[in-house]
Amino acid sequence: MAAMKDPRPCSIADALALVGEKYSLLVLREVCLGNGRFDQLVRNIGAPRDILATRLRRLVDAGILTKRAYSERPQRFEYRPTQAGLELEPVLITLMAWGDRHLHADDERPMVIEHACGNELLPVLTCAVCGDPVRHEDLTSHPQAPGWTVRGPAAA
Amino acid sequence: MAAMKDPRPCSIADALALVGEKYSLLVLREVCLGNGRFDQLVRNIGAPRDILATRLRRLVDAGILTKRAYSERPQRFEYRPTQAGLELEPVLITLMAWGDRHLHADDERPMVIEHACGNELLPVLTCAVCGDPVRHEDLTSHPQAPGWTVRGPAAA
DNA sequence: TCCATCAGTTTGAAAATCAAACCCTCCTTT
DNA sequence: AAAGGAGGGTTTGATTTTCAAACTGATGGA
Repeated sequence: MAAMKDPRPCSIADALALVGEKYSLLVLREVCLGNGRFDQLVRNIGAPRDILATRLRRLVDAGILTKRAYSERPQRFEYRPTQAGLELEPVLITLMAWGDRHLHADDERPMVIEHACGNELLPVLTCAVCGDPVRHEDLTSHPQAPGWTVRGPAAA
Repeated sequence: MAAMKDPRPCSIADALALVGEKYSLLVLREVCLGNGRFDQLVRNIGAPRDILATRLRRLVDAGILTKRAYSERPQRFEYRPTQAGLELEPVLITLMAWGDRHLHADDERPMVIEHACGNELLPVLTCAVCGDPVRHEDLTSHPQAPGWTVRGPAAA
C-alpha cells in the first residue's frame, strides 16, 4: 500500500536518474576524451554554465567523476572519469554507433574511433558467455521485484 | 562566421537529441518488452500523460516507434519499435548492466535478462573486427568535422 | 595599470514539467 | 436505457528547469 504511482523498478531508470539529464552524457563524452576543464566543457558541449556546474556536482556526487586541481595558485580544476564513469563509455559508443548508422551518411560522420587492432571501431554488443551478438529475439526478461511482471504490476 | 556558440558535432549528441529527453528511453524499454499501450506506458514508467504523449509523437516522427491500431471500433493504439528502435536496445542493455553493477547489490537487481544460450545475459561491447572487448585505452578518437580537434574547436 | 583566463555564481525572463481533471468513443452491465 | 468502465489521450494552472548574459574573484601577463 505504498504510493499510487510507482514505476517499474529498473536499473535503466536508476542509471538514467544519474546520467539521464540533459548534457550529462555529453559531459562524460568530453571527460572521456580528456577534456575535463570547465571552459572546455562549456565550449565543446554548448551548455549554459550554471547548468553545467549543476551537472558536474551531481556527477561527482554520484561517483562518476572526480574533481582535481591541476594547479594551485591560481586554483584551477579538472574533471576526470572514475572507474564507474569509464564503464559508461560503452553506452556512449553504442549511442554514437546508432547515430552514425541512422542519422548520418557514411561520409559525414562527425567522429571516427580507431581501435587498437588497427581498424575503425565497429562496436557489437555480445553475450560474454557464448560470445554471440545480442539480438532482441534471443532475450527473455525476468522481473525480480515482487509484484511486477514483464507486462506491469501484478494483479491490481 | 556562423554562431558564437556551436557545440562539437557528434553522433552521441544527435542521438540524444532524439532519445535523450526524460522518459524517452524508458518508453523504448517498455515497447521492447512488448508494452506498447498508452496506459501501460503511463503505469510502468510513471510519467505524466501529457509528457508521454509528447514523447511518443517525437519518437514516431523520428522513426523509432510506429503507432498501429490493434483494434478499430473502438479505436485503440499500440506503439512498437521500428528496426531503428530495436537497434537502440543495446544502449538500454548496457545502461542496465551499468546500473546493476554500480547501483544494486547482486541479489536486488530489479530485472534479469536471459540469453538464448541458456545463461543470464552478461553483455560485453566488443570490436566487430577483432572480437576483443572494447577498452578505453584501446581507443583513439578522430574528429572528422573541419575546425574540430579532439580537444575542441581548432585555432580560434 | 589594464587586460585576459579560468571557474564558476547571480539574475530575470522563457520554456518544460507536473498532477489532476477533463473529454470522447466505444463496450458491458444492470 | 442508464450507468459505469476502459482506452487514449488533451487541458489547465501551478511549480521547476533552463537559458543567455552579466557578474565575481583570484591570478598572471603586457
